[in-house]
Amino acid sequence: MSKPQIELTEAEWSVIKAVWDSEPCTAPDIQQKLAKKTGWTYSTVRTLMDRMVTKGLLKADKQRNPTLYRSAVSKTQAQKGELLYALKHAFNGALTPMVQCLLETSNLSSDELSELESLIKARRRNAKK
Amino acid sequence: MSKPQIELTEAEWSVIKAVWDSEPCTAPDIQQKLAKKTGWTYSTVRTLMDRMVTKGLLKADKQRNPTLYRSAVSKTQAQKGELLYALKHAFNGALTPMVQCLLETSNLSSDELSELESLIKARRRNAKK
DNA sequence: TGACCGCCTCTACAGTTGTAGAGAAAGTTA
DNA sequence: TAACTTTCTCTACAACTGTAGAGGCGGTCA
Repeated sequence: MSKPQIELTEAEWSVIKAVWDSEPCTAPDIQQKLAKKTGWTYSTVRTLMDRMVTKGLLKADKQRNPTLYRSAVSKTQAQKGELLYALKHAFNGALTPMVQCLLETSNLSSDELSELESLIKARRRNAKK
Repeated sequence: MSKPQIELTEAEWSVIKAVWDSEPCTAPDIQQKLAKKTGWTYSTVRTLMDRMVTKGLLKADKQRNPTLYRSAVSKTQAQKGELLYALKHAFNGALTPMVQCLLETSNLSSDELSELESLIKARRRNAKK
């Protein structure tokens, strides 16, 4: 059972990535980790995190002090959400054009192309079975 | 020279897709096309379109009445934008994991997998040259 | 026990997004 | 040209996002 549709804003992505990296964690932890990149104050981070709890993206244990946070959605779930969003809106759900665009957009080396080919092969094996 | 970073909201995607399908077009045109799906009134559509003009997503010729709209960004540009957004936020810019997730998320038939392989081959040829 | 520090809660506020009504203007038709 | 229809402009408003300050509470260290 996966959440119907996970969508994260830009700021939320920053936060949840930091959380995944070190859960369980506290708001001050995250604030510190992000300070360099974002310059956010404690208040900002805390507000974001609490809103994310409301949305079901994080869980908080307020019993303890410092409040302990952990993610409520897995990285994979969130990634899928983002991908499905793009797929649905930009490509009307058509996967092949999406991959095509991806290939054109990025400058993949020959090696990377080979890697993709292996992925496809692996996929085929899995599906067969 | 492409616009730095194109990002569209959900509503904007609906509008611009309709515009691409029938440019140049008028706001009433688009309203009608979207009515079924969205239930939006003329006002709503018009507001969206004018905001999109401000953002440089559409162009409007107000000389004429009905105002004529056309897209200011190509489908490809917009698709790239969406893809890059996902790539950057959800996958930290790493393409291979993104494709991997894509393969896992979607249920591709064997034929579709073959199609992807051809795409990669084609890509390799192009890159070589 | 007073001063300090870290963390908390609450409140705020501007900008963006989704959504639309009211009333004016322009074009059409009899 | 009066009446009607279509389109336009302006204004509004609630929800969500990004961002943060002010001031309170609970330990700790002298």
